[in-house]
Amino acid sequence: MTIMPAHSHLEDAAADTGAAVDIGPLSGLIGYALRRAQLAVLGDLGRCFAEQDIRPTQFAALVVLARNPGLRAGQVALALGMRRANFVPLLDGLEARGLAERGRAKDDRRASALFLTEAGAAMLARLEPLLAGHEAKFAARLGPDGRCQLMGLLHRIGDAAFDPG
Amino acid sequence: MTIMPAHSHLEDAAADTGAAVDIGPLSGLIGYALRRAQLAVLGDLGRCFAEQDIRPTQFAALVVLARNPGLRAGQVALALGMRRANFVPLLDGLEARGLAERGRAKDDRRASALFLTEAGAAMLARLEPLLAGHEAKFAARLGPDGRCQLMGLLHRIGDAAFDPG
DNA sequence: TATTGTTATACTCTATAACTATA
DNA sequence: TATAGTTATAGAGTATAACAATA
Repeated sequence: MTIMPAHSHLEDAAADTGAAVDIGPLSGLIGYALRRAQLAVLGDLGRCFAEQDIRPTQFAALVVLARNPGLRAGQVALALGMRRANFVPLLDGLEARGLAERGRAKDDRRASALFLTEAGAAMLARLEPLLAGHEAKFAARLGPDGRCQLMGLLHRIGDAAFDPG
Repeated sequence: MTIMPAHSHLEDAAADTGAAVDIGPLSGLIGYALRRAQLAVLGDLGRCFAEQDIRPTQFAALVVLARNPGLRAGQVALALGMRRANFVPLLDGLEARGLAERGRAKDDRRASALFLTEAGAAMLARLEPLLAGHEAKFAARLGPDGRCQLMGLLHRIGDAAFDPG
């Protein structure tokens, strides 16, 4: 893979006005392709959830709370791949809208015990068809086999532990 | 795909202290897998380029300038998928370090003509082996066939046009 | 009037350090 | 002393609006 242009002489440079831009080796990089794909998918999910005023990360937090009632805030943050400090305003927003609530753990009075409210569960129920539509959109582009292959390949990449502290 | 937990009764909630967190349907979502993979790859590229104090986006700009000498700023920004306004500080940083330079187009005195300096070309030459090492790391996890499959699948997702304006 | 580069600004996401109250 | 949640803050990334020079 060569990065430098075929003609390195700046004197014969053309403004390339109107012509397509040559991105060179970028198009062959895994990270570049990942970035483009992730922008497309995350942007679409954001638009699908916009009618409920829910961001993808908020949705992920609601799902984790639904599946793990009473979980500590730090555990949720870890599961979402974010710092404990950055989870605070996210949870503040969910609690202010009555979608989640903060309790206190019985055995450890420092720790919190987070729960989804009924409104939060209802929100998840409204998000479910929106999520299904979003997912189906991209599954259709990939085909059943393609989607399965992609998930396996992405897991091989992403399963390299990343510890946000 | 069901989002709600099997047991919705908050009364029998367990703190799950120590146990693995159940992320439910998130693990099956294309967007979630993409996010994890992209964090792993982009983070690794950032660490590989850290010794040269170059960020992935700066690298991409250098590559585009190398392959398209004399290109306008707005064209570079478009190729990088960012707004013209946000490209200004990025280019400022490259110019301040002597890696790129701003010229003026001959035919249109509003437009700029951007060039890589010799120092910029030397920087790209130093980055090339770092990039190769990074790319090989993930290619090894995927295998030749896996890497080829992944690139094709990611292009099928990311080729949905996104216009940053 | 429209466009190029630019400035200013704001909002999100992310990262670090330090505080509090518990343990 | 160590930990959980929190606060404050700073840095990137990204968004819009508007301005001066030029077309």
